[in-house]
Amino acid sequence: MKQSSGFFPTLREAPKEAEAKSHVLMLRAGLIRQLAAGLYIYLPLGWRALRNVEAIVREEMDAAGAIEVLMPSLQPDLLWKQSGRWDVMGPEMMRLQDRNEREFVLGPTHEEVITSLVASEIRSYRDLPKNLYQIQTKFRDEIRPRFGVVRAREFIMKDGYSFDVDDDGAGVSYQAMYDAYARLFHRCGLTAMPVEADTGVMGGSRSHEFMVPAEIGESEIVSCGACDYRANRELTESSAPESVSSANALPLEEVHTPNQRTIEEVAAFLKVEPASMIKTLIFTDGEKPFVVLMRGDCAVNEIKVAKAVGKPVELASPETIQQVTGAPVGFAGPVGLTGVDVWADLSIKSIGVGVTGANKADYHLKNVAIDRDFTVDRWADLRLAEPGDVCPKCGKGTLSMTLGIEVGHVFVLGTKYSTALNAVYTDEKGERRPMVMGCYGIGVSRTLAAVVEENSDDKGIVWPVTVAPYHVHLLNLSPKSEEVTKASAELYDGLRAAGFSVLLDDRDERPGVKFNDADLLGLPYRVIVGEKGLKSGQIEFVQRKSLEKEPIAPADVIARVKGLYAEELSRFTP
RNA sequence: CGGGGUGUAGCGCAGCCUGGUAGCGCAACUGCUUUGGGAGCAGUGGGUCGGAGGUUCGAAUCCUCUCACCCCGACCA
Repeated sequence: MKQSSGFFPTLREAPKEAEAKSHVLMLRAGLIRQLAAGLYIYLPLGWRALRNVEAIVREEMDAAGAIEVLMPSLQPDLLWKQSGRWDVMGPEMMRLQDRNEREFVLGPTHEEVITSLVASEIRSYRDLPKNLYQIQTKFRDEIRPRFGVVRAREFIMKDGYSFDVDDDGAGVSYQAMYDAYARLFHRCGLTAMPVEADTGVMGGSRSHEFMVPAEIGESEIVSCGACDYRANRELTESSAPESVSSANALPLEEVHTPNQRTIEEVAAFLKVEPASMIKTLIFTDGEKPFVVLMRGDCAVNEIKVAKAVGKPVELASPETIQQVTGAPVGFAGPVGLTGVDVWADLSIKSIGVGVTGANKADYHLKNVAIDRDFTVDRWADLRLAEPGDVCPKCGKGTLSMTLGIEVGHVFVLGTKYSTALNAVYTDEKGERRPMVMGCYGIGVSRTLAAVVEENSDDKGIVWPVTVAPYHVHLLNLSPKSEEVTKASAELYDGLRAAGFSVLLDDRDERPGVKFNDADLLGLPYRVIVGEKGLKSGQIEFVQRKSLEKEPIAPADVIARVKGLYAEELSRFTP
């Protein structure tokens, strides 16, 4: 492709709306342009790179036995009402009506559609297992679109769904996808690490997220320094601390704590450690409020709470808190609370005798003893893991935390959707049973952003050969010179005949402009044809990675590119 | 949804406080020179100052409303 006749707009300065490295580079290099918040146009370079990612995904999915289909983005309300998610999904799901006021959804995902398809087409164990996938546009009205294509409202996703006869079969399907994901992210030039992940309130037994470490990552990954434990912080377990006896507690004492509301304020005011305070949080599960007790120096993991309760939960409003505790926010405590369930984190057992709110404005209680002064209805691990915690798996190492971009998620779903949408089969004995499902997602457009995020330097993108929109950037430094143009054309044809995609910079621009644009675009191999060198039969070859220039004879260019390409490709192929 | 910020030429910005009819750099266009790391000189074109309403003789500037985009938060009592 000739740069002069294509559509390759570059930006000299970074647009002010972009902050993330990948966002800035994708805008500047002319991969994308923003249409509105969370909506992006893919320009030719971005679209080519995106299609390369898609091709890798397809190859690996097909190789793993998955079958490609394409489902509509627009979906009827009925399926969502059947699965129960019409009500669960909330405003994140884009809803609209047709001219007859029938309700539709712009699909945020496709479990409902695929399950109804399979339900109507597959009836026998003989037809199972099946693994179907698609690469398609998804819509989610994100609470806050961010970082360009990393969190968009319309984005491209590979979503796959497996249907098996039983849990064992689902495990096999799951593992095949897990392995395919590891291969395919590696091929994209990403260090994507699988991390144990939350299966959500919906249930499901196994789940891993594939995370690319990045500054702008929105997920917190916890990993052990001593063993191979890696997990999303959301689901990292906390081991129970040792219990401390409260047998010798002094009598309960009310203390005046005017305007001291937070743990820090009260701890400082009463000169006690936050670790000896009982933090009292009022949650609601949508129907009724309940209480969660947490040691003052620890944070509550809301996901763990939701799992323990079995429903989505949120912190209660100040009004509800007033109702439950009889006091304004900041003075809640478990002593004397009635009519609500009291959950307590295991860490509470290590307090023994503590300090907590008195359920009365501007008062706290000292010498609070567990069992003597209040009772706990249920104990559970509800604590948010912190860096420095002891590893819950090996018990030896300590945990550290990094941020990651979630590029893929594999999931054993179980029978939730097959039951709701009647995807059942008849087994060998003639019994009807629900299929056991798995689902497997890849944020394809986000993966592209992750590739840029991970592969760049201060001058621009440094594409891995597998995803690069073109293999070779051929710079004709003197388009007005017949010899240079002729030599460039020959190289262009030769490289293409050898199977490489080539971007030919034939623009009437100064060399400096071309060099800077080439650095920005970041194509792996650069061939520079200039007037001076050509006179002595020499041109120049540059690898984008190193930016080191090597003189080369035109006749040797193809062999050089071939050699490097083969070498590099082998590095990206597991 | 809450808080903060920004909207002025294609891009990046100044002007706003203290009202007087819009400017800088880059880009674009023309000419000449230049041609291996974002050229020089000379010239040209381009702006509903996000939108609506108001105050005023007069509004980019002050006031009200509104829209868009960005950032932080939407979990700790």
